[in-house]
Amino acid sequence: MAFYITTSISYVNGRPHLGHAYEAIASDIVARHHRQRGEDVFFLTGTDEHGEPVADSARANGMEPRAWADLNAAKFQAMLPTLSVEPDFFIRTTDPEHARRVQAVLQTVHDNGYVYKGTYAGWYCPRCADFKVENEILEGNRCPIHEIPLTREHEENYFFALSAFQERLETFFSEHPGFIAPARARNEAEAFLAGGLQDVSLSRAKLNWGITVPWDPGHVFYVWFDALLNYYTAPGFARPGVDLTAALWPADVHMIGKDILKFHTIFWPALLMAAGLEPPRGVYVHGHLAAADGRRMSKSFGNGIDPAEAVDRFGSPDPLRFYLMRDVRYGTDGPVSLDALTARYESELANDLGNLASRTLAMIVRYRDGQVPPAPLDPELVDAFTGLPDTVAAAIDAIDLSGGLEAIWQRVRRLNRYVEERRPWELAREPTATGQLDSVLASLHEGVRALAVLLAPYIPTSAHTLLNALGRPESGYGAAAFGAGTDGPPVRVATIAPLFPKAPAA
RNA sequence: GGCCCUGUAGCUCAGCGGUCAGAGCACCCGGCUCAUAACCGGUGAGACGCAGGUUCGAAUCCUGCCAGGGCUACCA
Repeated sequence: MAFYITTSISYVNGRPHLGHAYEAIASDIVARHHRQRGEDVFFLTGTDEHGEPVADSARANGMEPRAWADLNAAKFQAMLPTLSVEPDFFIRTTDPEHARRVQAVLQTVHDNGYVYKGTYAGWYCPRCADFKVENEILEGNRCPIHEIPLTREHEENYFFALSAFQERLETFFSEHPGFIAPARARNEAEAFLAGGLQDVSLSRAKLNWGITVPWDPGHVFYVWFDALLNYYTAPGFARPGVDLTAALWPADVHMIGKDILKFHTIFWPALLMAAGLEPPRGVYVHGHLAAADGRRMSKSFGNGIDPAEAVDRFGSPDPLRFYLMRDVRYGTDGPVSLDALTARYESELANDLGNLASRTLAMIVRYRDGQVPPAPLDPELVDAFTGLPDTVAAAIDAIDLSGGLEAIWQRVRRLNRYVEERRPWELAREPTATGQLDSVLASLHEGVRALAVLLAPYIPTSAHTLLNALGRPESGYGAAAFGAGTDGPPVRVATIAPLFPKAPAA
């Protein structure tokens, strides 16, 4: 069974910031979870490289657009492994294969009668050589950058007949209530749709940094159409000599930020319909991370926290991955800071989970010489863990990544409480309690192991270290069941350095 | 201008018509010693933004106001 998930592609107009990392991490977690379930996962990310802002910033940096795009795309691509984000393909919209396929799809849209030539009228700044959007214009129709008067200019343009899809989109929305999540985002899209659709400009004539319109080479496609189509073009050329399109389309999940909701929930399905293609199955909208100063993080504010700093501080991306999914409820906005990350790290990763692992391994070594006793599992823990893998899977299916983590953490706490309740150190002193101690240690080992399997998508490096130390490295979803680890030959554990050491190097 | 979201313990948030309003963190007290001075238990703590209204009953619905944030088709 195929599972195709995408991030939005990053605009190479600047450097990567935590917002990009956030979406990449969330998508990676979902992808890893589905791989655990044995699905044939294809996880796509990449960069969006055409359009005026890129051409402008290239010029400002004294570079050609392509060289500038190469430079920045490399930064985005280089960030992924530092976050343990492992996509199956990294698409660049400057890939020739992408351009070819964009032309083919849009030619079909054209041939199907959804493209017409019209006139785009807007306020134009001769100094910027650029049209300005209505809401960025200063009082008196002046340029927001140069503060000089704008002129009303007209440009011959191709238009996409978006308005022709009003009813089809309404029908699609009502027949696919799960298409947009969470509900808040769906409401917004529906409200927008209800407001009535207008046709949108499909091409630009004044710009050449883009994909050439095949039926009129004097134009390039407007960058958003080029960009959206990445989701569809990538499966066609991600594997040389193999076309995965039939196997992967329609995509299961597009992970996006709320800022680009309309492009993905209105433009995108309409465009696909116009080309005779199926719309994606789901668009999942996450919130924006706010900086510690309360403002939102954004390229244009330049106040983004460098993800590399957060990774370096702890020597692994796991704490950052955990923190982002744990501290901000997925799907809502929330503030993030290095201080809050540190607090979560110490109280939950070090004190709760890391210490639970340490004490479990230490007791097995100390009381049973490292051998996990083949004893019956404690019914109380069996009970506490019943249904947990299903609960976590349901949460992740609903892209409630925080909810999945919360369900797991309730059991982390349960296990720490279990240690106190059973007091293994007392059982160890009583010669008659050998069987009880065996059962407690085996149950603890099994509980920690099951949790490590469930945590693997969130904190892959730490989870695998832990599973290895426990002597049961299997990480498929079947191994997530409490009791699944008691099959097979006796197991020996290894002691390890603290998983999440306190006082990390600053 | 229009539309939308948020405002609940010191902090971050859950609850969204009906047991004394909840969790985590922080604080304080107690317990324990297997463990990364970690863990476990407990106490305290809140006019649920303000003012009206609906209801047998509202943090939960309605109206207005205040404060913060967002969207309004081409910036993530």
